[in-house]
Amino acid sequence: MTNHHSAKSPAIDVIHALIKTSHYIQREFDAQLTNHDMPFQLSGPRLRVLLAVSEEGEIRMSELASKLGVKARTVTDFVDALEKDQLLVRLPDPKDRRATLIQLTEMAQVQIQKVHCLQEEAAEALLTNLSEEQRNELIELLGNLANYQNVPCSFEE
Amino acid sequence: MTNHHSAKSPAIDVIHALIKTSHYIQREFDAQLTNHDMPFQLSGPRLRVLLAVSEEGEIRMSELASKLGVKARTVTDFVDALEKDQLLVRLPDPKDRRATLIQLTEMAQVQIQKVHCLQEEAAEALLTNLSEEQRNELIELLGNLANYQNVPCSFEE
DNA sequence: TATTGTTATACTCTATAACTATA
DNA sequence: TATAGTTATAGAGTATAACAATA
Repeated sequence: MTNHHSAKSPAIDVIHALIKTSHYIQREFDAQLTNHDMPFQLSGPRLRVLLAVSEEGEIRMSELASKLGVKARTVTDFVDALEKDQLLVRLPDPKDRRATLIQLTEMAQVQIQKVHCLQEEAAEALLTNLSEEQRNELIELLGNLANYQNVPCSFEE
Repeated sequence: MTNHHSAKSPAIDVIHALIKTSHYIQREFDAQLTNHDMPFQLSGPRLRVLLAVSEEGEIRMSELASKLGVKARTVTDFVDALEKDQLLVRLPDPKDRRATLIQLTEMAQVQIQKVHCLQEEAAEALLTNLSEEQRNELIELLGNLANYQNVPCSFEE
C-alpha cells in the first residue's frame, strides 16, 4: 500500500477517525430517513427496536431489553409509542402470564423494507470511493479491532 | 474468493460494521470515563464542548454552537452546567456587548488532560489486535470514505 | 422469594419560539 | 432590521426505584 500515512498512527487517532466517520454516516442515514416520505419518523432507536423484533419474529419484552442493551423500563416506552403508531402489537405469552410478547404488524414490515432500501442506496453513495477490495479490507480490520460480538447493532447516536 | 471475506461485501454491511464498531468503542470510552475516579461526570457531549473551547482558547457562544453543530439554545445549557461545575467561565466580549466569550478554567484543562490519558489507554486496549500497518490502513480507508465532498449526495428515489 | 412489566420520577441532549439588549 | 444570548417549553432516549401480578 501507499505509505504516506505510516509515519505515526497513535491508537487514539485511529479511534477518533473511526468515531468521526461513524458520526458522519449516521447523520447521513438520519437525514435519509427523516427527509424521505416515510409515514412515520423512524428514528435510529425506534428502528433498532423494530429490527430486533423482526429478527426474532416474536419476542418477550424482557428479552428485547437485553437484546437492545437497555432497561426494561425503556422498552415499555418504546413499545407504547410503536404500538400507538400501529407498528407492533402486544400479545399475552401463553406460557407465562406475567410476560408479554411483541410482534410486528404488516405495516412495520413494509416500513422496514423501505428503510432497508434507502439505507442500501445511502451506503452505496457513501462508499463510492472504495473498491470492492477496500471494502473487504475495511470489514476485516473492523472485525479484528476487538471482541464486540455481544454488542447489539444500532443506528443511532 | 480465497478468503472468507472476499465473496461479497455489500455497502450496507460495511456501514453496519462501522457503526457497530463505533458504538462499541463509545460505550468502552464512556465506561472508562464514568468508572474512573473523575471528579466530574464528563459525558461525551460535555467533553466535546470543553474540547471545542480548548481548541480555540476563547470562543463566542454563537461560534461554539456552529462549531459543535448544535443550536445556540443548546450551548446555553451546556455552558450553564459547565460553569456551575467551574469548568469554564463566561466573559463579556469587549468588542461586542451582546456577545459572551467562553474560556476554560485551570481545572477544566487538568480534567481534559486526564481524560486524554484515559482515552489513550482505552484506545490502545481496543487496538491490540492491529499492527501499526493495519492501523494506518484503517485510517486511510476511513479517510477515503469520509471524503464526502466528492460524494454526490442525491438520495432521491 | 424472584421475575415481568408498569407507574412514577428524573436526568441529559436536543429543538423551536418568543423575548432582551445591543448593533 | 438583524444578531447574541436567554427564558420558556417540549420531546426523545435513557435510568432507578417502588409496586402489582404471577411464577
